[in-house]
Amino acid sequence: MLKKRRLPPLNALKAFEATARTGSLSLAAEELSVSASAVSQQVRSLEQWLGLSLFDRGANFIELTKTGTSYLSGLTVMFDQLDEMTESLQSKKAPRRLRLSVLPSFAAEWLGPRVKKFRKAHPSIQLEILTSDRLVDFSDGSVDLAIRYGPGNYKGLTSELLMEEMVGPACHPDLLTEEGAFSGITLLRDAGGPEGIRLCLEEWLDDFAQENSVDHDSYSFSDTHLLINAARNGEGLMLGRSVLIADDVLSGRLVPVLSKWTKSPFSYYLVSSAVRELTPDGRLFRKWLLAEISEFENKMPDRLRGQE
Amino acid sequence: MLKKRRLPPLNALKAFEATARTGSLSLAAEELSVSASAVSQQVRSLEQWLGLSLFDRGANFIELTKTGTSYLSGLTVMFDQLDEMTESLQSKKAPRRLRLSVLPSFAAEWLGPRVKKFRKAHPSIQLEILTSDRLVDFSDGSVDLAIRYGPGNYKGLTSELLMEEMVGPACHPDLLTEEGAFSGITLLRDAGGPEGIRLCLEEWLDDFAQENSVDHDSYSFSDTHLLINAARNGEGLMLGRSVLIADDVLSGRLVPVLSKWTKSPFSYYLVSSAVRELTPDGRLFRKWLLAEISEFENKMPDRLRGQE
DNA sequence: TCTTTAGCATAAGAAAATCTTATTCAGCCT
DNA sequence: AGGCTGAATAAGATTTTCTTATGCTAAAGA
Repeated sequence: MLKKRRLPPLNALKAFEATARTGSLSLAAEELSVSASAVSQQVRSLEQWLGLSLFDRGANFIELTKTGTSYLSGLTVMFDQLDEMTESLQSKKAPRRLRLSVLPSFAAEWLGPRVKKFRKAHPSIQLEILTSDRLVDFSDGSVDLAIRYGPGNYKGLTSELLMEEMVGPACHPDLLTEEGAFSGITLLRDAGGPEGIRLCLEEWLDDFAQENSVDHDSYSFSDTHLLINAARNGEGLMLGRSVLIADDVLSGRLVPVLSKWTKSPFSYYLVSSAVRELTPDGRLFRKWLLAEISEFENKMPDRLRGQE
Repeated sequence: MLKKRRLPPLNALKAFEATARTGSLSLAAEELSVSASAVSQQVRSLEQWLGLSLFDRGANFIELTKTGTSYLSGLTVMFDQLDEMTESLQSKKAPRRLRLSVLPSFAAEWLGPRVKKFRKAHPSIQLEILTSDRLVDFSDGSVDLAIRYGPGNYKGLTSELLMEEMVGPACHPDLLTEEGAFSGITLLRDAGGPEGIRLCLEEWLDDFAQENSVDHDSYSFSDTHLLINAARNGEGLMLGRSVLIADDVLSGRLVPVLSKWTKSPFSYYLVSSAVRELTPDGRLFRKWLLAEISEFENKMPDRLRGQE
């Protein structure tokens, strides 16, 4: 071998190029979607590695030095080339599409807020989330994976338990001021979702109302998302489902009423076709999902936890 | 703005390029001086990001796919360009040289094993370590920094306390089998180092020998490194200095004899010229050194610690 | 002039990416 | 067979990178 290359830290280069091109740390930070501080540190580390000043610094602004300017011109070309190369590589291959079928409530309350991390980690996968109340047909291959809430007996399909769930009464903290006094409260009912599940769950709410002599003044919502929103706004007592409201409980927007939380007869399952094997991207998503769930369960509020 | 670039993970690219060029993970690993496993993971992550196979994998070897080959050719050119660009930037500037003057014992026992980390982090700094028993002259600018062991009164120089030190008897664990029985043991004496310091430290050893009626059979070593080596080999009882033997104590090669460890009247100082300001690289080294020392003191064995 | 705002630097701690170690496996060679 | 080599993978440690919080200065606006 002739001469070993000694390359500067590549991520610092990226930060420098963006900064130099835009002329400001904050713009570069936006472009790279990180904090300005991160960019500043990267640029500094590059200067330190090189032992050269790439920028002249004012209190309030930065300006390329001569050295910096000459470096920039080369780098911009280089990164453009790389982008082009990579893109042409990508364009030759079939686009990666991954279709998920998910219940609307789960999509809105749990998956939605988390899935952007997956998108960011795998930007070239075109992820489509289809919401539906009923289990879709896997036979035509229009869906790769589904997440379902139910008893788990899916015939002719591969299913894998994702999470169990606790259910029980929950409401806005303001409604809890007088301990145990639910006399004037409104019951928020879920009129949506699959029939069997809905009836079973609402039973709990009736039982609870009866045992605590709660007024039977009640609202019904056709959509679980609307129901949860109403509860968030303090409009009444809902049947909380631990998976859907955990984030609200953590941030204090909702409080689980202590008594009567029990394990739901239903759980979340990851479902896929038993005949067609999962695509590589499908496996990727599954892996990500399991990791995400494990993290979620770790920071789940204790009161919403099954007593393990 | 027209179109945002979407660049693959750059470090993964580096790993891929090296692997593809050398044709093997292990060679690439060597070139990049990381483990083969690390390279393997990086390459995989790139393939995953792209959604393409870059290599065909056998049990025992890997081989570029067509796609991989075409990517490689572009990347190699790119990295070569970058190397060239960077080098031409560097070549225009004065070479960075940093000269340290250090005591031979400290250089061998403490600084030597650690300084490679600094070299790796700042490969473009040409670090020269000069060992000498006496404090060098800073006036001619031939040395940027010195590390000294002494009472700290350096006239006309900037000095900064680095570490204090404990001294006391130490020896190989095998010599300690019979508790407190040092009757037949040999004293290992340090005949090297600056006069004043040596005499003062050896006093401790004499006191210890007297109080424990140790035989006065003794060896003298002209070099502290030889002395410590002799102690490591179980040839006798030495006057241990916490900074120099901490690593040996941690790994069990040497054991501090419990009694009589006291704070040395001497400490380690970082010394530099009072008139000439430190170069940027000098400051860099100082910062690294302080961090390294702080880490060192944290994992220092308790028995060698000053009772703080 | 005094206040407010925008942009950057820096420290400290949190989070994430990366690396190492240990283990397994498959082919190849003896 | 048994030993070797190169690679994949899991788990955990380490290092890098990022965020948040804070301080500072210059310029803009009242």
